[in-house]
Amino acid sequence: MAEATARHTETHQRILEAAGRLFRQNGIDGVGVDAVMKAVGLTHGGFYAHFASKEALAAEVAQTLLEKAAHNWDEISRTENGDAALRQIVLSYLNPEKIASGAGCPLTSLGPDVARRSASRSAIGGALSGMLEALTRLMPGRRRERALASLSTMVGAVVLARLAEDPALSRSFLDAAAASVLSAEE
Amino acid sequence: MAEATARHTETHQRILEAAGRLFRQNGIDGVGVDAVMKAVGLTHGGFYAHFASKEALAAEVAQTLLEKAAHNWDEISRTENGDAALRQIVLSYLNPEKIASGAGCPLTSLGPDVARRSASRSAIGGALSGMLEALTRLMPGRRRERALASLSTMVGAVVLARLAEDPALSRSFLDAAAASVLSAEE
DNA sequence: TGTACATCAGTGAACGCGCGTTCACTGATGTAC
DNA sequence: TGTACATCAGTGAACGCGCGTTCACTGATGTAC
Repeated sequence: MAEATARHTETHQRILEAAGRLFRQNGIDGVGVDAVMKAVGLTHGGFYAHFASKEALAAEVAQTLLEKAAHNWDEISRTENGDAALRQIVLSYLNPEKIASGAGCPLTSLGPDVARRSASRSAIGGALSGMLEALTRLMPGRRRERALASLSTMVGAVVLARLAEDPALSRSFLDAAAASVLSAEE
Repeated sequence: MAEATARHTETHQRILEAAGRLFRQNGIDGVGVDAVMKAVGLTHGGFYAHFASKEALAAEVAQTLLEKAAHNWDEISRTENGDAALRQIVLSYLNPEKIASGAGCPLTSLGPDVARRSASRSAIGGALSGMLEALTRLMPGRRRERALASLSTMVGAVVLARLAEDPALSRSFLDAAAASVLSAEE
């Protein structure tokens, strides 16, 4: 059973990863259970051995992705010195290639979607707080208000960068956001 | 025909308004043509006398809503004096009741959705530029970079306010964003 | 070491349902004479 | 002013399709003796 469980867990993870990629690219409603399982190399029937429903998958995907981000920020905020850590977080978050690849922060690709799904919304609460704590630690004077505003700026910039058809305008949003968040290191 | 056309146009507008409300509340994929027409008090079959497809409706809704916002900002930026105008725009944008009612800026409720639909994305280009121009006019030194960052902050704050389950945290995002955008009036 | 059995991840056909779209039709409104 | 006709917004049944979910089954893996 140890082997069986290990395999089950591994498939569960692969489903989460595939769904994380596809959901961010095409939206939760834009991807069927069928497509997720096909991406994993399995048939759709087996899905329900791993998740109770598509809603449950969406919630777990949102939670997993955001917790990974929170954990990442937390690590960076502890290992690097303050200014370098903030720089690294902000520039990685606003990296144009990362955004184009669909690997960016789920808040920017799934935010409104997750906000409408109560299960998903509840699931990300802890990770959202974690991201804010890590950010606060890096702000001048550790001011939480600045962390709230900075996260807002970063999330909004990525949303807007994806909306702008003109690549130059798209870049402008990202550059302006990075400058805004990083500039006020008094 | 004058009468008939007038009626046709009026129904068209009512469909746009109903869809604008419903799409922002439940997402574009979360609302069927059936539900939109029912909200208008008509049956779904008549929809195609007004729009070529649901995609076309989505694009026109996004465009109309955003153009309304752009026009509104433009007017405010011309009639009020600079600081008062910016205050009015920002506080209205970040107003908690407005956001909860689903009447908020479509960028925050439909952003990622619109970004994935090329017709919708193209349709909002002009209005997005218009909003940026109005904002730039109100920024200290008319710095466009500040307008880009400010719009990012406002959009992100509303997205995050909707994601936060805790009402206090939700308010914190809005307050911090308002303070951030309005503070730097050098 | 080998055989019989149990477990369980994954298969694939089937289901009901809701969606976007089509279309023949209705009935109210406006026009022509 | 009244009658016959044309126009066209809206109706509602019907369609095909894809989706989320279920379920009886398969076949590979691990265990018991």
